[in-house]
Amino acid sequence: MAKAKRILKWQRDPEGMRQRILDAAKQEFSAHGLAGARVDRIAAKAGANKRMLYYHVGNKEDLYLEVLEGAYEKIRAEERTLALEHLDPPEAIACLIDFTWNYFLRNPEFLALLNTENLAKAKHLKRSTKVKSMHSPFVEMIRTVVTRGVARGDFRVAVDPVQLYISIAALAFFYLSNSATLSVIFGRDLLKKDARDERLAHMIALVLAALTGESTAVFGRAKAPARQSAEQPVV
Amino acid sequence: MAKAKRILKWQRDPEGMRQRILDAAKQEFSAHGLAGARVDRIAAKAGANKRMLYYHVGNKEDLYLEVLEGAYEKIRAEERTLALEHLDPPEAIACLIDFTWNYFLRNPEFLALLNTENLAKAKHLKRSTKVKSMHSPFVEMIRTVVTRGVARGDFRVAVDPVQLYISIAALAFFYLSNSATLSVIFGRDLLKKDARDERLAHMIALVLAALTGESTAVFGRAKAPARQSAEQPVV
DNA sequence: ACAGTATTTATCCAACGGGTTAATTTTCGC
DNA sequence: GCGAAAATTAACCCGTTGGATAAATACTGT
Repeated sequence: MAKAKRILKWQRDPEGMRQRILDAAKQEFSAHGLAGARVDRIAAKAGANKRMLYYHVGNKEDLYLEVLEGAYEKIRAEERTLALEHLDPPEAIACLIDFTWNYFLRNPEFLALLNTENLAKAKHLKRSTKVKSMHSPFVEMIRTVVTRGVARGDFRVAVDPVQLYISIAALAFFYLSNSATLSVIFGRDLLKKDARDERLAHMIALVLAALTGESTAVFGRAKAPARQSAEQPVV
Repeated sequence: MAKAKRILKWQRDPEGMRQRILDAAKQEFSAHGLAGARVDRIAAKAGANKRMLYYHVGNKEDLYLEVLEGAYEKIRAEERTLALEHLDPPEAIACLIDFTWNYFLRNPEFLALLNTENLAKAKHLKRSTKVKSMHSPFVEMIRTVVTRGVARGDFRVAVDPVQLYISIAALAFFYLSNSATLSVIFGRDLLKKDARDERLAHMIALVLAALTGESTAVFGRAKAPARQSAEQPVV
């Protein structure tokens, strides 16, 4: 009785389905923003029916908030894996910059989601107790590293850890988030390998030069590939 | 025959109307993004009929591109008014940062529009020969200032002007564009006067410390109000 | 094997939103 | 004054979209 009916109609997999929906939603929201996202496209991408979104998560805004929360959870989790205690303070800062840069590079949807949420004036984030309780470990990491660096004489000055945290994020975020327009303005591809390497080196050099007061020593420690051209600027 | 009819129907004002439409569109697009913007709202805000948008400018995307081009024109025009030639190099850099910061602060729609355009992967900008021909004078300004600063001994190192330009924009842009989410994350208002002053001081100190190698001298020149509290971090 | 529940599918719909059509009013050249 | 062109209005069109309903199908414990 090989009825063409018995060919595997569908299986149940609530958790899998939920995850596929959230993944699809993340793609959609980061590609088109909140208003530009289409519920039908999310369903299609998740290999599901539109009704499933409402069944498993809720309406469009619920879906969006869940995606946003997930994005914060993910970066916070990765941030926590960074161990800087046993590094020299300058190395630790370089490591932090390197991580931030590469995280943003690997997770462009995160940048887009943050921009979308800021367009909404953080309306959804404000309602999320979940995200508000997820503090980045970086501020405290920076605080201890800077204290240690000043004590050891590596750094000349005390820095407000919050300001430095924001500045490091800023240097990486802006470049990557705005790479499309900047590439048009400057008439060259800012995302190609060479340009990316150059940017990472610049960011590390800039911040370490400001902190240590030395510009040469910095480069021996930077994780970015050393530039060999004699003409290349240092910062 | 005092018919209530004769009470001033409407006057013609094509240019005025066009401008009101573009202003309204700028507000709408920067507040809601391209997909979130509503043509009817733009019309209403412009005190016009929806048909007028199509008559005077074109469809939604045409309208959006015109707004974007206008925004670039405006910042480029203001940038050109900045005269740095007769300033000491460190002062010149501080001045540049100060301008950038205050321009972004005064023109939040510009930030939002850039984010919107980057969400669209600069699709519209690529088609705009107008914007592509509008180069920022800042890159060349930075180049000459840095050259001069290195020659005079003010600066220790050569910096790639493009990287520095991007970094300065980044430090200001990210803070302001993301102030909504950052304010939630940090649990305090990043846009209040004190916070803004602190940020400007930090940005100037960071960049000048990296360039000059001195952190104390920097502050005498920064345009931001001097901090008096002994505990305050320097960078 | 069967009842009950969890999960999924197939349609439907009312509101919305960009865009258009056609009529109306003002202005301007002559 | 007058007719044509420019500017403006009101009303409509129709595909899209978020969301809802109800029926079908798979799994679970008993």
